[in-house]
Amino acid sequence: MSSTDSPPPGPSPDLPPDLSSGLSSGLSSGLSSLRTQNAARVLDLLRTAGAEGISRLELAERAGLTPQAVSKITARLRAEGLVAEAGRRASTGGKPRTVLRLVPGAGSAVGLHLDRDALTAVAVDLAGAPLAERRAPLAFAAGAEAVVDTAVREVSALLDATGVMPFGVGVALPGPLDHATGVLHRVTGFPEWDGFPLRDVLARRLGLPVVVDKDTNAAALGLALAGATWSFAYLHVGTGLGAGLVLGGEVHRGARTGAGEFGHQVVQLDGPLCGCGNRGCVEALCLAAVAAGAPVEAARVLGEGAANLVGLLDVDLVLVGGRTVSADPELYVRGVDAVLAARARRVGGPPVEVRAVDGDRAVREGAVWLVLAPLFGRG
Amino acid sequence: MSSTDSPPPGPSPDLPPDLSSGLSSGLSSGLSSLRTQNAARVLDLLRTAGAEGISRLELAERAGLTPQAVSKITARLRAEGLVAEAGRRASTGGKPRTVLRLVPGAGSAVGLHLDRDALTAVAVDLAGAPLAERRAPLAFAAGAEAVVDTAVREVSALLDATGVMPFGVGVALPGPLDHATGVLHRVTGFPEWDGFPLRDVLARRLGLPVVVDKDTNAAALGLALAGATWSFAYLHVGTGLGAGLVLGGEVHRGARTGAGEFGHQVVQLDGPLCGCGNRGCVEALCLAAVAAGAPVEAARVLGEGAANLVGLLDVDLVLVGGRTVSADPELYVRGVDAVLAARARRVGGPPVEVRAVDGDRAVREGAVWLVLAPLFGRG
DNA sequence: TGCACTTTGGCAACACCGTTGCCAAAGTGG
DNA sequence: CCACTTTGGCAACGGTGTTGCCAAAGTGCA
Repeated sequence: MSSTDSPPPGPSPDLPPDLSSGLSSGLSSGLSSLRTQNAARVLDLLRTAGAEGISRLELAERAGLTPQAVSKITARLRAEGLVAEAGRRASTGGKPRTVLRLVPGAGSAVGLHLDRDALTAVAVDLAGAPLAERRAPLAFAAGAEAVVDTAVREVSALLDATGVMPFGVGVALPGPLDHATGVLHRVTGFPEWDGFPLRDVLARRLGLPVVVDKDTNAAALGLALAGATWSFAYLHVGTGLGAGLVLGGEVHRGARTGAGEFGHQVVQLDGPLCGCGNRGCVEALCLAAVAAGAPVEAARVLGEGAANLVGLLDVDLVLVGGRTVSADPELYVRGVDAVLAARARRVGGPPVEVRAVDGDRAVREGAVWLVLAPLFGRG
Repeated sequence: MSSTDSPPPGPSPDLPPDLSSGLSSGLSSGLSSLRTQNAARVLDLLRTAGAEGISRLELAERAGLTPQAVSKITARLRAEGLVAEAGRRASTGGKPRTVLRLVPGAGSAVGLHLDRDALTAVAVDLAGAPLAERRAPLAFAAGAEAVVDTAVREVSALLDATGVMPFGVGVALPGPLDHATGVLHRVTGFPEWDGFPLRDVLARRLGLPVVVDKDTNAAALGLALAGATWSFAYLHVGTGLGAGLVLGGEVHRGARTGAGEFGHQVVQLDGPLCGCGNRGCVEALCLAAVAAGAPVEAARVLGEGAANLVGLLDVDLVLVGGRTVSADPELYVRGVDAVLAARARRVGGPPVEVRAVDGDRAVREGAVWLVLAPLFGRG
């Protein structure tokens, strides 16, 4: 199933996966070896193996294919230059296994994190390893054109510096937007952004395919591909409070790609007014506690919201991050964990793991996977 | 993606879909024509078309296949007896289209709804149309063996009456359970059920494949296959309050198949104590309002919970049902809709549709799809 | 009535992918 | 040095969807 819940899956599932599902056209040319899902799966296993590499037989076992199929697939991938042989394992009484490795230099992508006050652009290779990075101040309030100008300038400078021709640019930014069309919605406090077709404008200005998504989704995607787990939620506590959901290994964006509105979950009926117009939102209560210097209470409120989410979706793992969490990660992990553990004891069943992550880094590095993930069948 | 979030998808996605994913083995024999996903998709389109039937060219268009592929697939399905020709369309200037139709009598399944005080067993044909039905009183408190005895007796009587040999038995029942293993968890108030391997016990006693699931999931599955939408939530308000989630066309059961715990979502921090040990659960507040004769307040609380869910998951549609809702469906639809509409106005974007459904009927008829859905690639 | 035209759908050949059978290559150990 | 193990490529095969071609079955105008 595609990551966005598109109504009728037009082409049959076993037709060649179309790379244009999330990107503009013009990318699939020259990468014909990714035609089948199995090739993408093998490539993903090679990515996961990293610099250590992985043998054909291990690939076969993990992909559920015969060794001969893997030989054929990897032969095509080697012909494309995406994969290379890299030494041998020690023998176990017979011919030693040849180790295969993803060729990181075979491709690259750019990740762009647009935050309210700063821009970060990073160029990475096919394995996601950073090649170069640039930061610049940004003013959302200055309007769309100014932000686009800055973004184009920084990305161009980055590409000039690295000399690579990336597959595309993944853009992560806060606030509601339509992932499928790349159009922004009402960003709270910045009404002039409503309806701005960021994806198409950037794509035209840069001459590259562009994918935009919420920062929380980008972070969740990156964490999923870094191997977090099959099913988890990433809670981002920054200037706002949002969630990125990974369900069944894929980012869940919902019918209108608006999923993840965790912060405006009501946990206090008729509670204090929130900026969104609701009363008793998790975000209002949590951030008010932070502002009042009561982080323990903030963590408890966050935990109650997380417990609601865990009960509803039954995820394996809850990750917390963002500027607020970074101030005292242990405190938030303990606070959320306490609420989840208490509920798990009552409901029965194993407790859900809670961990803190560097939120800004997750967003920054996650943005590039908006472009690269489809190559590995994780689009 | 499979409906349960199983960690690493062992076999490759384009291997023949294994019917045993949800059922015991022994079912796939004799149905070799369902090997590929495309055949299952074509069969599902034929099912959706119902008695009116559908032409090969329409199938090709909707399945994203060439007409010739559909000809081959339907030829195999006709050879298996699952599909038959059924008349012709009016000509549009050439050879008239031959209409194909699912043969309902080509198979059957049994749905079993175990409620706290009553049992309903229904036998249906391949299209889901009821063939026969039986009801019997039931006492969960009498223990597992007595309930199993009753279930076996009723299902046997049903099969004797209809004379069919069903593919299997789908069992829907309240309370937490493990869908993957078919083992019950702590049913609130009935501790002796904890750990009871209902699926395997029933399968052995009946000599048939058995699938068990929560009543809310069964209802959601049935509603999804009846064409509700691609992404919706079914909220069941009965003796408890639970949800069945359909995300991207598939029932979301979560990592440990425990998803859908909607009722014990906290919406009133430090609120009144709930039977689960939490404070301020939607279920406690909602049902207390019902008991106090304040259904408007109950609907508002339900709506707040639904709004939290919609924000988090971005579903298209919210369906409400169950005994409490049946008492005054319009009131609950209006109440939930009011809360969702208010939030949609603030957030922007189109409002979410709210509808009432006959909950008991949805569960009863949904149970059979636990068995039949895999045949149509919707497992 | 007859013939040109349109539309449907089957047959045959083909391309693609993964599988099975077989065997060469490259090690270890007695 | 030889038997044995393990890896992995080559060739043939089976299954599936596609393309090219053509027969079947209608409509509509002369």
